[in-house]
Amino acid sequence: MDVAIAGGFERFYEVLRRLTPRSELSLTAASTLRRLERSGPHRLCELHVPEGVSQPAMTQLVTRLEKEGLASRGSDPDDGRAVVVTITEAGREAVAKRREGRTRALSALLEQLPAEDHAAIVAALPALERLGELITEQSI
Amino acid sequence: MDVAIAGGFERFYEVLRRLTPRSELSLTAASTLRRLERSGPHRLCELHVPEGVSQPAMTQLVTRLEKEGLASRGSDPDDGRAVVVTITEAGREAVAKRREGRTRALSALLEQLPAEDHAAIVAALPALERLGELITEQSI
DNA sequence: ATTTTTATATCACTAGCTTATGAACCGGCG
DNA sequence: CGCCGGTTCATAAGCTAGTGATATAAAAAT
Repeated sequence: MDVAIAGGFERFYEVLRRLTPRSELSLTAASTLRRLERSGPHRLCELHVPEGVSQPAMTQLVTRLEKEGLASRGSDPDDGRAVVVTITEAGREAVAKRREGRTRALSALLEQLPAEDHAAIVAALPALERLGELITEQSI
Repeated sequence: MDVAIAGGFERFYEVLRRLTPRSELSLTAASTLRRLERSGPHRLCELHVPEGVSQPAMTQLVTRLEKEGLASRGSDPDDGRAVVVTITEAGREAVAKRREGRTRALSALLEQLPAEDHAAIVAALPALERLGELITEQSI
């Protein structure tokens, strides 16, 4: 049974990939910004593991985000080594804009879907959300 | 409403990204192999548009796949320009292996989910599948 | 006071994409 | 037939975002 789910998810993953505007933000950049938006400022070392990239990659990503004004580096008064990354207002806007683009594309598709399919997807959303929480906890 | 769906999908997309073993195959490579497995040999020009990459990128990808023995280049007897790409047995195995890895990871998560969530996801699968078909048609 | 560990940055390198361009092949038309 | 515009694929050069190895500096441990 789980094989069927995995297969379905696989197809679906491609759908989402296609649905995502190939805009400015890379996958990791977008994901990191969303994390910063969702759960506030983080130290660099708290970001690279859950985002699934190496520490140097996160350093570089933060540098890019900072250069583009989407995030800012701060320091922890209690730990001179730490770098605390915070999302900026422009960063929030970028996330919102990206979400809008995806929503628009998705809406156009959902319209063409039978009402019962639409309903089935809506019904599954909370479950998908909880699935998301599960995986987020475990990989931190 | 669609905003909620898009938001849920966004989270879900990250889940899938995390669930995918960062193994040998790139996203496009895996997606292309699956397409070749699903709907048989294709010309190069029939691949790069639906996969959302430039034609040179597809040429390079096919070269890599060929070098790794996962796909093979053939020619169309009726059109000397065309290159016909076919998945090899090794390619099918690579796809299967990747799917297994994802299934294992997903199963471990699904186990921890309440039964009704599990059921809701299963119930939404056909709808997700049709959504996938929709987008595949439209971007060809 | 050393030593070890932790947090971040830097370096050199690679994969996989892009645009621009080139080369081979097709179909049609004088 | 022979040329010509349009396809199809390949090549070249350059960019982005990743990697592992390693350096540096602060904190923690001995």
